[in-house]
Amino acid sequence: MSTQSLSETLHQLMHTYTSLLLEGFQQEGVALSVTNIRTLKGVSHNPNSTALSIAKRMQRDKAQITRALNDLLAAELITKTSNPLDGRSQLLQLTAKGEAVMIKLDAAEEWARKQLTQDLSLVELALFFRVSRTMIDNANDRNLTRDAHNLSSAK
Amino acid sequence: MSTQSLSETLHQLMHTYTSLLLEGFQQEGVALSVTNIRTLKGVSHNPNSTALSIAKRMQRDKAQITRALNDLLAAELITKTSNPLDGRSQLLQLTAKGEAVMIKLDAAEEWARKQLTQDLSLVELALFFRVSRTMIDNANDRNLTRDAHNLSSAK
DNA sequence: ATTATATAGTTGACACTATCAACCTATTTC
DNA sequence: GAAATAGGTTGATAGTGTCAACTATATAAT
Repeated sequence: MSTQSLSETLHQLMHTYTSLLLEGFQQEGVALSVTNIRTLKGVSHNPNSTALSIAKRMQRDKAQITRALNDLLAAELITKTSNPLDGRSQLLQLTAKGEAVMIKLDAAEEWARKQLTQDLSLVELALFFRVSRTMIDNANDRNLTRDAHNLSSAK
Repeated sequence: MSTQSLSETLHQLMHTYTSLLLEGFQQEGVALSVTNIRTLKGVSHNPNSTALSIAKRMQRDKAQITRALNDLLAAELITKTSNPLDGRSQLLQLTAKGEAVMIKLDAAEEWARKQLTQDLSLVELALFFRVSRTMIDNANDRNLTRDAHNLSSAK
């Protein structure tokens, strides 16, 4: 239980957090999977979002987004309206029901956050976020430069 | 891309790290899933480990452990020998092949870690680990007290 | 000793997550 | 207008996580 690798730490943290999050959703009476919820949040936070814009922003597979959007559509949490600027894509928007669910989601996430961070200072938390973002950005930059290299060498 | 919730941060960090880890495994020529590798590490790090001891230590479902162990057994990375102290359980040990794979795994993890943490100081990293562990422990303590409560109220 | 209960492990079933390739259609580009 | 590209959908498949039922041993109670 004492010294552990980055790998184990991250896995455990994720496992722990996901459980808490699901527990929070249940408390709020929201019956959606974590990915569907992430997708809903994506729609909510971005005006004029399309399937692809969400996929890119969240760095997720567009196939996954399509399926999540279908679920959200079936649950009447979002609407698709044809994009006047591009006949291939549809603009996504929350319904009133979707907005209502978002409020519950925020509450659930906030609750989960509190459970985890209760005895941490703001400074510690801020640093945690900063380090996390740095790691994510490190990996992303790596991909960017690698892609650029592949592109140029594929010419 | 700027301000993000704990949820998004953790999801992205995990996604990023898992990709890196898999890339590292590929580089080392190890063709195992992440869970199987975690399980292998569990066997490696604990002398006289059994399926259940691993499940408990890693807080994972014992069904999942059983299946992972079967894969590791099929790949000849571990052996099961009947436990002289308990006829229901078997003691797990790495084979020579398993030991060899562990070395590659360590290299892959170390490589992935470097990719992520290249420009972070030791102090930052240490704090990141400490905060992570605190969060995990917070959630675990919560479960403990809740279980205790359920037990007593179920009397 | 016999029965009851708990434990170690296995199996089946299922939901969720992620990735890839193929495909269709609309838009650009030339 | 043909070719290439981009938005989106679908199918297939691998991996992950959880629960319940089941077996066989082991321990406890009587």
